[in-house]
Amino acid sequence: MSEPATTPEPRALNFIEDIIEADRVTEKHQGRVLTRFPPEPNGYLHIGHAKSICLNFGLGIRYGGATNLRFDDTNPTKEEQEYVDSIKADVEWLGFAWKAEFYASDYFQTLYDFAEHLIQIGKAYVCDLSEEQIREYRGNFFKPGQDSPYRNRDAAENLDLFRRMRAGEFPDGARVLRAKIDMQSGNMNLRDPLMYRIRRAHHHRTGDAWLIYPLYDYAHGVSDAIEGITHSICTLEFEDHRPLYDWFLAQDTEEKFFQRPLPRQIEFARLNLTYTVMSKRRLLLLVQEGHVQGWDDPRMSTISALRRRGFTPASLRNFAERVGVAKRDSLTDVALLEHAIREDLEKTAPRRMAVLRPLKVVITNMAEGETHWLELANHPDPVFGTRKVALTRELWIEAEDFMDVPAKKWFRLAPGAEVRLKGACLIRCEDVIKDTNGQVIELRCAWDPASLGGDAPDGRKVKGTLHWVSAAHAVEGEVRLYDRLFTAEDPMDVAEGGDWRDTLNPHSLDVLAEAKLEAGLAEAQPGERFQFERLGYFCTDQDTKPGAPVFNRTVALKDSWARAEGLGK
RNA sequence: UGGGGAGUGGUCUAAUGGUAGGACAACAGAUUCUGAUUCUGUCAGGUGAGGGUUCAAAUCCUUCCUCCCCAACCA
Repeated sequence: MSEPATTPEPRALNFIEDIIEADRVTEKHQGRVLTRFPPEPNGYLHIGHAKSICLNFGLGIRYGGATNLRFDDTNPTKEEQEYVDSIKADVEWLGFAWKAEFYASDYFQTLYDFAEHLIQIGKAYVCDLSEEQIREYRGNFFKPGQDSPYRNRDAAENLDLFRRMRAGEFPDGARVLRAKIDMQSGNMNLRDPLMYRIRRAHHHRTGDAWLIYPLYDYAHGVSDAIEGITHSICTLEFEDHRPLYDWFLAQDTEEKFFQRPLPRQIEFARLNLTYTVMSKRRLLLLVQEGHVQGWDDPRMSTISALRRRGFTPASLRNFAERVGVAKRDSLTDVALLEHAIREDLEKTAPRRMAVLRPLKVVITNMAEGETHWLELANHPDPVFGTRKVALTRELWIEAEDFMDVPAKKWFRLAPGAEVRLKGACLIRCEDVIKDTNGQVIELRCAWDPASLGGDAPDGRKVKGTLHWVSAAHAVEGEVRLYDRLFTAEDPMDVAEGGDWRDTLNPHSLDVLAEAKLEAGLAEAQPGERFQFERLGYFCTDQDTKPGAPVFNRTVALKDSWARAEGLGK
């Protein structure tokens, strides 16, 4: 686990905390708070899950309680151990420790026993209708359902049939177990919902022990109740499942199956972020259709992608804290996420110099072979120490730091202009070398030796400071710049006949294969984070090889010059 | 023609009958060997609309409008 999450800063309580505090006043749970994070292991977690993780574990921490990690593995055809492993890694990386690791499949026997109990008290029955017939009998929003012809089988027959379902006497799909509630209900979830289906599938944990598997609505609440969860937090779309959640638990008429008080389901609005999509299904399509290179492609909104991109657990936790928790649908500006990571990395990332698009500078009044070793600060905060960087006659600077015909208020390099090389000296541009196409290929500059390591003795000031790398010492590396994956704020909000993939940003990845990096960066380890001076925050990618470093840009620095320029000011 | 939710500056979120506050974004200035950071200031909502109750309404009542979710043997 990375840095563990701690009790958050004081702030106004959200509505879930209000509920918990009210429960504490009435001593409903004797002060106990136990939440759970219940992922289905059928895909990778994304930043929306991160919000839910921070919420659930955060409540446990805040109220001196705990949180269980429970895999909702009731559908063996979709679930895999690979996902279990990645989910655990993600939760740990975010800085949270679960009290216990459970699986819905741990409760298959109890779930089965409770189902028999429901049959015995006349609240569940085996239905022989086909899948299609069940749908027809269910009606729709405007048409009430009609009772299944099998609805009034007696308990003994139901029990016999259910046991034979379990024993494998019927083919897949032949029969289901249904709760007997109300086929007329306006809430479709209450029209005799399915509890069990027959499915001969290999389960990632129970193997071939079971031929029948419970469905979510039945398994989830029961699992919560078995564990003694106090507050069961989920997203808004489960709001009209709540009556069903409560109904199942209320069937423990003799209070033999669950401890009291029963858990309470509370729903909050899921996270949406501008310029991205947030569903496992669409994320999977992005991977399958090759729009990105994998689940952890740094452009993705998965936790593994954000990690690879260079986000820190603390920044994600702070982000989750700031977006808040409420019940209204919202679309959070990705700028808030970017703020959270800049805020963290500004304080923690060592500074380095890297030139992404190199332009050669020759210091004409410096001898060949002349080398000045400079002591550069690793960070504005002196506790980060210093490092040695070489200054020589031939340098690389950022191509965009030179303008042949300078714009208004331009205070970087231009013909005749003087600028500071960060941590080194002042140089003045004396000559501009161009190729036959008129492209600037080299700058001839003169340095002021008296300014070495500081200011010019005559006190003259320069406005511009550039980052630079000694050509003789630079290592070459690959730098991957990422932009938003979609060009639309809400990719789902497409015009009639359009598709969310229409708004994919064709320029979301820009690979700079010949960046010039200061020598020390050759030893950067995967996962190490830096600020490249004046450019942004970067994280060493796992593709890094000895002598061939690869960096991902986590986020650019704020750039008021680029902004002003873009606005034509 | 059903059921369940939600509407507060551009975005997210607070206020629990008593001055509509915070964060992000934006804008301006100061500082700065990162056009970063930091600091200061500004901007901007009368709370979806109408009606009502009240000394007082985002909060209570009422009518209406808009948006989201639900008709998988998915979760």
